[in-house]
Formats: sequence, structure tokens, C-alpha cells
Amino acid sequence: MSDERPNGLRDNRLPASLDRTDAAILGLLQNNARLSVKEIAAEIGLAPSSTHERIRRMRDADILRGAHAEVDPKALGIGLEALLMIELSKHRRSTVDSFLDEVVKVPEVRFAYLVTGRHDLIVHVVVRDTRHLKDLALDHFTNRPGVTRIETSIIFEARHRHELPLLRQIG
Amino acid sequence: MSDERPNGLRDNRLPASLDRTDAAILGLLQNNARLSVKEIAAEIGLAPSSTHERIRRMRDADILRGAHAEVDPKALGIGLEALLMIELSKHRRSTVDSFLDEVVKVPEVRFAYLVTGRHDLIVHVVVRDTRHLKDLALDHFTNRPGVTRIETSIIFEARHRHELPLLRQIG
DNA sequence: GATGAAAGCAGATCGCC
DNA sequence: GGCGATCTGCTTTCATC
Repeated sequence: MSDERPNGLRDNRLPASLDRTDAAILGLLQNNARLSVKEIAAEIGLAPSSTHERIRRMRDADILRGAHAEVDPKALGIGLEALLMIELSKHRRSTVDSFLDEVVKVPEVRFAYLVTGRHDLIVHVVVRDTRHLKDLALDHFTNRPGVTRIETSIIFEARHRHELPLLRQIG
Repeated sequence: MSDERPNGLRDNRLPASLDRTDAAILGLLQNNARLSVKEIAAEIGLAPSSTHERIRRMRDADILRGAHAEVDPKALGIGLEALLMIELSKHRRSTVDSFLDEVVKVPEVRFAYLVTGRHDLIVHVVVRDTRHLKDLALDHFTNRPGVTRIETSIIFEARHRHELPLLRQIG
């Protein structure tokens, strides 16, 4: 959701025009970033060189932003995942950006969302067990200045979609 | 968080032993799945063939589970992201799995978490604008049997960590 | 833009240590 | 388990349409 570029200016690039072939490539790569250009080309019915050129263009335009490997959490000793729903004091709400930056440096944090509504911050954490969760909450959140209240929700089950929907008219 | 294999049996594989070299490889690939074996080898101080063998082993052991490309949401017309915090009726709580399955088929859904606490389900959705959000909530959630209440939290800002922490003793 | 051919390079295997 | 050599096949470039 970041609107901002590193220099702090709004990103005023004109919306890059994608056609349905580009969208198909993005869909395939979101589901499996290890697909070869050759495999993608076969899937979409283009030559590998043409497919390669489209991928290169989308990378240059920062539409395609790299890829991340998925690792089995259990293999790393992660036995429990939770969402921390955090309320911040009025004062801290003025400096939420630096707060977000600090939070996301904690290794056990997967994401931190600044949101509207009952809570101010939703933080997804991964831990060994309930004891680790308690320690993490106390050490990094409960006692932190600016935090007025935390609600903990343990995640029983999670489902993910890796592919974003295409919500624009395409060229 | 899935404990289950496709056949419905518990996964009883012994915990695969990772050493710190394996952990370093996983860390690099989580941050950038497009790194070549050669680049990873240089980073961790091993020969490319040895590095390749370690990666192959972790893939075979299902510790390394593929990769997903990251796409600029704005390029697809996504202007707004939100969390839907959903309460389910007692009856529906007995069939949450099929509910989760259906929810995650909706293209605008990124993830759905079944959780403890005030809410039962946390659903991350991506939409064009507030009008789209309203329509999505009404069409797929508010009027759905089993849903008793929805709270909507708009995401102002999001930060992610792509690398999971190593929480096990390593060999 | 798309294409096929050519060049360069990475992935994968293997025998050896 | 790590290593270097080797082979194979993919990525990337480029001239042409």
C-alpha cells in the first residue's frame, strides 16, 4: 500500500498499460516464480524471446518486484502464529511510521498493518510456543511506550492466495 | 500453519536437521528467490555444487516450497486494502474449513485466518476503492449464512518481513 | 511487438576427495 | 559433505520482419 518513493515524493508515474498477455504472465509468476521463460511462453502462446522482453519491461517498470521463497515454518521451529491487535496512545499516533519501522525489525514479525477501526495496528507474529508468544508480547509490545492495549488472536488455520486480481481496464 | 497432508493424515516426518549454512540459504532465498546458485554460493562461502545439493535436499524435504513473484498492486488497479474481521454463528463454526476454502477462492482475498478472540475470521482483501469494498463485503460476506457480524479495518500502511526467524536449535 | 538463431551462462550430474 | 569438471539446456541478445 506504499504510496511513497524513497525520496518521500508521491509516485506520479502514469499507470503502465498492461494487456491481457502481461496480466497472464503476472498471474503465472505470482503462483510460481520459478517458472522458466520457456514454460511461461508455452503457456501463453508466445515465443520465449517475446515473453522475455515483456517480463523485462515489467521489471523495469517496477510492476514486477522480485520474488520470495516460501519456507516451511515448522522446519524453523515455528509452532504457533498469532495476530496482535494493538491500540496506540494519541501521542504515539503521530509517530506511527517510526513505530512501524521498529516493529517490522523484530524477527518474529511477518507484517504490521496500520489500520482504521477498533485497533490501530495489526501485527502478525510467528513463535515457538505460547511461552515464546507471552515473552515476545511483553518484551516488544505490552511494555512499549505508546501502546495502551493489546489483544492476542492465535491463528488456528491460514489460507493464502498468491495471485492479485486484475481490477483495471486493460489495453 | 497447516498440520495436515493432502491425505488428511498428520505429518509425522522427523524434523529435518538444518545447520546454519542451510538457514543462511533459506534466509537469502526468502528475501530474493531469483538469486542464482552461484550468487548464493559466493555469499555463504561454499562451492556452487555443494550449495546446489543443499538446496535440492531442502526442496525434496519440502522445507523449501517454491516462490512467488511480488507485483505492484497499483499496476493492477488496486487502490485500497482492508481487513474484514468476521464473527461466525455457532453453527457455522463447525464447518469453518469449507468456509475458509470458499473465502479464499474470491479473487480479492489475499488471506483468510481462522483465529481465537473477539473475531473468528480475519480476511485481507484488495479492492479498487471504497465502493468496490462495500460491494465485496455485501456480496461475499455480510449476507453470507453463518456470518453474524463484520468489522472493516482499512489498511493505511503495511510493512512486511519476508524472512522467517530460526527458532530451533540447529545441528 | 514478435520471431528464430546465436552466444553466454546457469543448473544439474558425477567421480573424486 | 564438499569440490571441480562436464554436459545440458535455459536465458538473453540481436538482426530481421
